Amino acid sequence: MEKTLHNKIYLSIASSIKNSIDSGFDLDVELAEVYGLFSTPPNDKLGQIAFPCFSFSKTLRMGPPQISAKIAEGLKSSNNPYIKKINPTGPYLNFELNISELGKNVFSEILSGEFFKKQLLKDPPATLLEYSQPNTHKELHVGHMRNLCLGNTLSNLYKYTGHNFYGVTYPGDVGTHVAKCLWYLKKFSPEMPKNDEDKGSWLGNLYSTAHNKLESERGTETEESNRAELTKILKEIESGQGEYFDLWTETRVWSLNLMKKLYSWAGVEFDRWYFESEMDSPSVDLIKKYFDEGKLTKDQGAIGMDLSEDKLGFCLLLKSDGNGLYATKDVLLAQEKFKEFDIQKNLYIVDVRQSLHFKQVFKVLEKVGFEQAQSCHHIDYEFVEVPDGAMSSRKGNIVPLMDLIKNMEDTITKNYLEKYRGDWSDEEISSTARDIANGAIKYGMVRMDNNRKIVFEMNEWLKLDGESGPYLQYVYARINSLCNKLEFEKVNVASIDWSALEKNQEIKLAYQLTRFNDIVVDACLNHKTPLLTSYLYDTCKLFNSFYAECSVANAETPNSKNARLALSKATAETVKYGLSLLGVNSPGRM
RNA sequence: GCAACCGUAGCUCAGCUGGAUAGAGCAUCCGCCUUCUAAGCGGACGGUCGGAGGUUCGAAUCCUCCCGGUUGCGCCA
Repeated sequence: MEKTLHNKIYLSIASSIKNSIDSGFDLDVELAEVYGLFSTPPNDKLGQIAFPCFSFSKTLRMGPPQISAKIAEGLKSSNNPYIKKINPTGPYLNFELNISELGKNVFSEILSGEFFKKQLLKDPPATLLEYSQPNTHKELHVGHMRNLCLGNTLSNLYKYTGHNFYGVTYPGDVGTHVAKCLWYLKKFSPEMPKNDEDKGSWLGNLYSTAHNKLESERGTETEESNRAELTKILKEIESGQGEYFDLWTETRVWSLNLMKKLYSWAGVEFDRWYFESEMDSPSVDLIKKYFDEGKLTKDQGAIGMDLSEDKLGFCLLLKSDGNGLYATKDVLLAQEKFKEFDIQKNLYIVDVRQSLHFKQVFKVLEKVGFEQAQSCHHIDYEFVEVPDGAMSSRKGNIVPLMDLIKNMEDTITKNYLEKYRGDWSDEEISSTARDIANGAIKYGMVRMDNNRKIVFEMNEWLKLDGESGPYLQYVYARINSLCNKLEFEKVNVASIDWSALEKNQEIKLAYQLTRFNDIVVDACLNHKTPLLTSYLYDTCKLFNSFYAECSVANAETPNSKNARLALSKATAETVKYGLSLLGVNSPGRM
């Protein structure tokens, strides 16, 4: 995927460097190559941008420090408006930026919003992302939240970077877990909650009870009849008639409503809901067809594909009883997606334990001749654990999603918002609590690298100081209040002399803001949300430092005051935009 | 047994497509609200980057081996 050269500062300085290289050396370099080399100096005394000269060393047969010095020499005549001072330091060329030019060209764009609408990629492929695959008739727990938050953020990143994008979900509404739940429901008729709203989580709880009940009866006389009953339930659901089918139809909706409630809380909307139940029998037919065509093999009564030459073992697709499996449905679903959507890329967010499964499915697709198999990719992530290991019904250590949300909102209200009671409306207090809880959870779920396991501890999550979503929201709220108080809307941005921004904190913050799009593109292309969260955190840290050191209201001159106010406003816009990519709102005050 | 991921400060993590003196948060300690929101700011303390080799002008980063942990590997999803 090719990036555009959207960063004005890099583009301008890269052009000057290229000119200097062209005239000073016998070397042919591409502008894009130069553009891509910029990095950051280790300390700000050297400047804001660094250009390393190592890569030219070999072909030029010259030491990097000599190259750096010579490029610097050639740059003197360039009169590049962005460059205030060039500091050749050993193998690096460091640049101090001219803040006036930054202000004129970049801050104005940030403040007008134009900055956030740039084309960042050349011809990005139309992409579909499947995420959030919870089971009906089971608990929604904090583990599902990680998938959802990751999926939501990546969705926003794909859209921001200009992809035609579709998000889909794939709930598991059939399978043994459903049968277990219905078995218990029918056999013991437990008391049902009165509100329809509560039935979803009640049902999930029931699954745990059912599961444990069945486990406890293993090895007893009833085991055989239980198994027969479960098989009967599954058959009825599949056949589309019978009392269990009716019960399934009724209860399934309770779970789906709970999911909808969660998605609404998260601000997530899907372009399509695929259900396992709709893939079930068609996928079996498809596999039978492949078998008839001689593409699959029969082994020990079961049908599948031998992938041992690809070191992927044997992919089982039809059990000896003729039923399909998880992989069976995925073989069909992948093709359905390409049929239904005009896409070039098909992505899945599923936890890392399914890595082999997806490798097998994609390989099977490839071998049956489905060419788009190479455009299917599994984005894996480590799952969420609790301190005593994986969450499981058996251990009874599942942390329900709604517990996290409720605890978070309550803690925030009690610790921070209660003091505004009376001053603010009750509605504002609760909506602010909701936004902040939302920010804390979403930020917490995507701030760590995908391949790092999260050990969930409620008390740790409820502490909201340091690097957290609310830290970022706080910066926005502060600036919002500042801009209201000092009437930012009356400032004529075009007339600001930005050179008034000369303190260290001001310059660092200003340069940081110009990097937003570079970070977002990298986060998207590499599926690395921590790049974005840590960028936003750094930005906010720089702002808080600036805020503590540089008074806006009492700036030395009216121009300096305006420049600082505009810098603050540009920070707020950047933070707000960044938070929105995480799916997080920025409350006006907190 | 085979495969994948993880091992960086007391704890939780950045940094990993090789590059300048390895960075944050939490915890601990010391400062800062009669001026823009203290959910904040400044400072101190804290590291043989799991171990050993190798490649390189240069390795936390790449390669090999070893140690420790997690996960997956045919009729669950």
